[in-house]
Amino acid sequence: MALAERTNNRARILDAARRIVEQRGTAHLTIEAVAAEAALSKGGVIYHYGSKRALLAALRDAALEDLSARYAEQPADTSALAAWLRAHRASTAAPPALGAAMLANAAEDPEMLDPLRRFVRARLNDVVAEAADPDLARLMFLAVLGLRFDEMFGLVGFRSEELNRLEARLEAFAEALGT
Amino acid sequence: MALAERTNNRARILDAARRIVEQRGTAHLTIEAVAAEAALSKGGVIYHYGSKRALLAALRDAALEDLSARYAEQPADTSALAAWLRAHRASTAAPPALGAAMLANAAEDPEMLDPLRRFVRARLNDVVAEAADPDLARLMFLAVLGLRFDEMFGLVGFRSEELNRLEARLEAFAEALGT
DNA sequence: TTAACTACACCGACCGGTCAGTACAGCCTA
DNA sequence: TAGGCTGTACTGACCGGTCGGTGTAGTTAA
Repeated sequence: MALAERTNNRARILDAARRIVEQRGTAHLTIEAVAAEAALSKGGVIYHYGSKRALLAALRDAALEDLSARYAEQPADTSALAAWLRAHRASTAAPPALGAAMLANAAEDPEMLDPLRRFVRARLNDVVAEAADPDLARLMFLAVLGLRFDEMFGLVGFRSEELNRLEARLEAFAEALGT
Repeated sequence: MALAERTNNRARILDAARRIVEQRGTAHLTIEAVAAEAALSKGGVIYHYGSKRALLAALRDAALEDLSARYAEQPADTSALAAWLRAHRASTAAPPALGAAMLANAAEDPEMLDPLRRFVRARLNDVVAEAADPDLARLMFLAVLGLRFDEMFGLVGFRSEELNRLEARLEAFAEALGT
């Protein structure tokens, strides 16, 4: 194997782990399964990440960085609430199944969510800071969160037409909240 | 052991399982741990519930029935949105830690959530049906859901003062939505 | 006596992590 | 420039431990 390919194995492992979580669920995310999916051995996975917990943390960080990047790349005149909504819509590296898996894992290892907590709190601060009606802003922020969670666990399972309407409504609130 | 005590063992097992989930997390919810907590043997637990999956389902059903009862016991003139909000606030048999644990388990066994899905959809229908502005009603419904999820995973972690304000605001929306 | 219930030993599967060893590229030195 | 050395990137066998579930014998209340 050429050096370039070998050096990419760290990323390959992360991709493999993502694929397994999305397609088969958290319980199937074993080190051996990741190794098989990334076409190397169990030892190879451990060599790169040290432990399963560290692998999960890397998975989390990648998803969070993607979400963070989507948030940051919104035009400067976008309101924080609209950016928060659009970041969720645009983030592909943090798909619902992965989010659900991270949350599931966090039920047993709560501090795993600390980076997410920091991110969410920072975004809420952004939203509240620019709102004339802070509590209404909080409720809309929570509605976006609710939408995301609903998507993760398929509770209501809105049709895309309903979803579009709700998102448009949230955008309208985002515009009105500043004044 | 007297019959009365023995016959109650089914309920005792469920209580024990709840205690373990709330205090130690899902990963510690093993059949042996439940047996120890309920002061009987592993065989006894299996005798009563047949499998761990069935035990989890029973746990889910008890929590859902409690939530459903809280919803139903709201005064007849309560709006559906207010009832939805108050049911969550009042439900003690479905505490955040248990909810998080059920969700975590559902990441691996999605159909486990089917009864919850049915309940949530029915409640959303109630809320939408009596609203003059259905999409706003949906957003508020989602905000309540977001609040609940936030509580489960401790993301924002609102202070009780903030929480009270947000809930009061939701109640106000509930009253206004009908007209 | 029978049916409900319980205790306990045990099985098989699985899983995270360890570890000795392999392959190979690049570097230094005599 | 050949030979030795080192660091990186693995491999795969293995271990310790856990857990769900089974089989069975015993106990007790009705």
